[in-house]
Amino acid sequence: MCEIENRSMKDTKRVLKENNIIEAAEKIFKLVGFKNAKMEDIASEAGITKVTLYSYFQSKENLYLAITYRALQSLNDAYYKSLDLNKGKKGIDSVVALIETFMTFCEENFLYSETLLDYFSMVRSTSSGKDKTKLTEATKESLYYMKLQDIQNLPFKLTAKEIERGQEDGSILPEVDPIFTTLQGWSFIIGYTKLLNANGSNKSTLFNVDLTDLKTFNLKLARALMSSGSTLSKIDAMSVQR
Amino acid sequence: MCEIENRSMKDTKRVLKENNIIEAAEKIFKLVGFKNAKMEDIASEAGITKVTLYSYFQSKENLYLAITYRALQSLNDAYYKSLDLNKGKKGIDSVVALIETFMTFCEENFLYSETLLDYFSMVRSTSSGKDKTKLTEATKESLYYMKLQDIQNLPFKLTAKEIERGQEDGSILPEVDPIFTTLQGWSFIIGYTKLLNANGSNKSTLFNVDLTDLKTFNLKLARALMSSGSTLSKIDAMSVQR
Amino acid sequence: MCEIENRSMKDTKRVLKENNIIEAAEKIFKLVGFKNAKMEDIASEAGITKVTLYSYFQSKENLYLAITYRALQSLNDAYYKSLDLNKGKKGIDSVVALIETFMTFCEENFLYSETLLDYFSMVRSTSSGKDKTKLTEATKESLYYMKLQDIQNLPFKLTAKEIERGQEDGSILPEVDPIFTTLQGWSFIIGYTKLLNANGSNKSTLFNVDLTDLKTFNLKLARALMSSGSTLSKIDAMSVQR
Amino acid sequence: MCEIENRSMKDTKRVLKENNIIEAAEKIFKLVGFKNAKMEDIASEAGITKVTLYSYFQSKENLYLAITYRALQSLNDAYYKSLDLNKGKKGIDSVVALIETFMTFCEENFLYSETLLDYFSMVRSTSSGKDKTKLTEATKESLYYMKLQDIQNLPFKLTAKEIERGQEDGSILPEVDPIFTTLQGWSFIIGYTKLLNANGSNKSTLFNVDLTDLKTFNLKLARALMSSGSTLSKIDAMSVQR
DNA sequence: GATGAATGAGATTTCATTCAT
DNA sequence: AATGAATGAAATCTCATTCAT
Repeated sequence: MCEIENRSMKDTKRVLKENNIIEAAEKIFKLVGFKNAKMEDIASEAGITKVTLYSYFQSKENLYLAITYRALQSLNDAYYKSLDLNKGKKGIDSVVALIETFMTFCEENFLYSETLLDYFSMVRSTSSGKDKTKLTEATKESLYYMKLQDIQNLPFKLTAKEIERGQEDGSILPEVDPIFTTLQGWSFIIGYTKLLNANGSNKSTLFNVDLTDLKTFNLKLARALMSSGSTLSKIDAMSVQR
Repeated sequence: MCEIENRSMKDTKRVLKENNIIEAAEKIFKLVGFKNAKMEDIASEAGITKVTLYSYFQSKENLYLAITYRALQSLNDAYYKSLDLNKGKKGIDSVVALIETFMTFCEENFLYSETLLDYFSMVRSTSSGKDKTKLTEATKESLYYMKLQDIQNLPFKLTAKEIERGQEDGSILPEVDPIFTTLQGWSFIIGYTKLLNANGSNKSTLFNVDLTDLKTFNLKLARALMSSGSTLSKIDAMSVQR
Repeated sequence: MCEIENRSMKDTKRVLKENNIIEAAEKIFKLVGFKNAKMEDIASEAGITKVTLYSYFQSKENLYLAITYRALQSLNDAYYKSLDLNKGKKGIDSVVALIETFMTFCEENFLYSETLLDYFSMVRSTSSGKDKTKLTEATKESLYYMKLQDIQNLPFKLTAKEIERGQEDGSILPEVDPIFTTLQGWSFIIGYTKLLNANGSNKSTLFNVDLTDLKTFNLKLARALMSSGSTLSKIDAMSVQR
Repeated sequence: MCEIENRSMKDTKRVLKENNIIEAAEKIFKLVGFKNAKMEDIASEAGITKVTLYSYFQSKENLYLAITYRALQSLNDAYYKSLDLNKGKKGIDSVVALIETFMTFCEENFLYSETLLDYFSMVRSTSSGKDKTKLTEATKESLYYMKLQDIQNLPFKLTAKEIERGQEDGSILPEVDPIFTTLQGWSFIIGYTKLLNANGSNKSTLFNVDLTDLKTFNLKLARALMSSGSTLSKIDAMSVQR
């Protein structure tokens, strides 16, 4: 009993410390970018030594993966919160809320959004046969990489499920393909985010266009594409249906 | 005269060699990614030594910029070709063709698409005050960086102009904002491309969804959003108009 | 009383554990050498943790000194046993027996012989002014270092005394200088031992020479050099006499 | 032709630089000992960077081996010089001179003598089947280790040959076994050297014994053991003959 | 006193980049 | 402009030793 308590206490401690380190790393990465960040600086920001840092994260890349995992977890949390907030509403509202959640998430967490995009660019090398070189063995064996693989499809699945709920409650057209539409939603999100990031981190206008408008537009578009009340749905029925 | 000929011959030679190097670099970058690529390997792939490589490109980043420049040039060429092909058609057709051109370009040139996205992510650091560390002075002063700045908005401008032509010939709604819509088009393109890249480099389906469908859908959507025949345009008029 | 018993019980326990550790250390040192031996491995060989190991021996060097002390004690024991065995015989016989004892000791205990040689190399740094760096203050203050200093000259003294006994009983030439001759004897022993060690640990021949012959030869030579019956003693009298 | 010259010039340069580094290392090792010597310090003593240092010597141990090789070369040089000096004299004189040469060499080069002794202690692990652990694979594959193996027996062989010459010119007893006697000579040398080193590096007396006397004595003894004029030779003939 | 985690010091490696010839 | 060697900065690793509990 005492044993178990002890163990869990230690685990908790380790997790706390890990979080502490990750936060320090996030701070530094945000400040100077991944490449310019020195492990030494991250360590001292976390109030530990380089060696201790290495005992928690086997490499700089690994630390980055840990942040990526956090980003994905954080996104998932936001998704669950959004789902909870909209469980009383129609499916369509919840789905649009999910998309907005993701967009807002990316707006508010530049590092996290970069991180996730990098991650999804990275896995591509793994799923395909070639390009083994882009992903080190070390990376593939890293705990966080495995953890990421376990949850990487979660937001995707949640969205697809919510689309199905919308179809059940009649707020989303039955001919809409949940998976296809989820992907399309992601494509909107990524496009918006990249545009946002391609812009300055603190600027909200690009070529005098207020990017908030772009967001609003995308959300409306998404709603229109799924919503049974929309006339667009009929027009584009053949693509959406598949 | 002899002087001049001599000079121009030397220039030609230099350009040839530069191209040779860039091709070698592209090969290596495609194979192992930017970070894992070693200058040594690029040099030996190009059949020269590291120092010679450096005499052509002052840094690894610079070399990457050179490729980026090539990518942008290549994209621009494709844009001009598309414009030429569609100069007899309505504006809306030409605009959709431009979007398709970009998408196809990204499909066919993974490295180039990454390169362009990176570039646009990079400039953001420059335009914003902070993050001086992410872009070196040296880079900012590099020839390719300046060249890029000169043409970076070209595809953007060409699209906006073509939208205007569409408005003149009546194929595109007058209330559509050319710049906003161009951005929105880019957002579609980027979203599609990233989804493509987040997938395996040689797989064309993600979660059993044929990504070509996504492309088709996006193109139709774009057309619908601008086209005067579409009812969607009315529904979403307020966002599109600005 | 209970206090005292308790204390002595604890002391006994401590001594037992210390021995246990030393044995583990000897095993590891024999296996991989001092430099490659890791405190971790020694600890786990002894069935304890590193920190416990450190509570017994303040440093790796200290542990080595403890082994050295054991080696010297062991050698001294062998000397006493030899003396006892030869107390009925002539001095010369006893002296030669002592030399043989040392040689056999080195043959049978490679680690101990290295240890003793290292120790005598080490003290030199202390006695001489420079090279403070080679011996830490901590080492110099260590218990085993002090213990070693107390007995380091014992085998030397015993030999010298036995030479004197030999001179008294007429078996050793009076003109022989006990101290000089003892040193000379050590030099024979060391030379023989190093030759032995420079060879493979389990090979007994070097360049087809049976090293046992070398031992026998050295012992005969030693006897001849001291023995009054030898004519050599006259020949080399001037050196031996001093 | 120019090629060849060029190559040899570069080789020469490299050798010069290597020597420069070795000298720096010797200086540092002499000053603070092997363990306390920092690669950084050695590099800066040699006027180069750590990385350059590593490009010459793959590890600290390797550098030590290089010094060892130098020591052995240096000893060999001294042997050849001694042989040359004594080529007009009798074999016995030359052999005794060789022994004296070695002793003097050790007296004058503490680091070198330690180095050689360490080396001969080290090889023992290699020649014997067990104890593979004491010698890293890296060490065994090192150039200097191989070079050392090529010349390690040279002084030994030269001595044995000179003993044979002595037997031919009648100055050394025919019943003396050259190899056995050479080994015996080495044992004298090592014993003397260790005694010297076990003493302070700058002290010449141990227990009030002038170590020079020990040297003189050993040399006389060696001469007596081989010389046909000596009566000892008869006495101990059986051992010497084998 | 025992345990697991942390520290400090230095060895070693990896590369982009630069120098000398 | 080409070559081989060198530099500098940081990543990574190894271990003896120490701390906190």
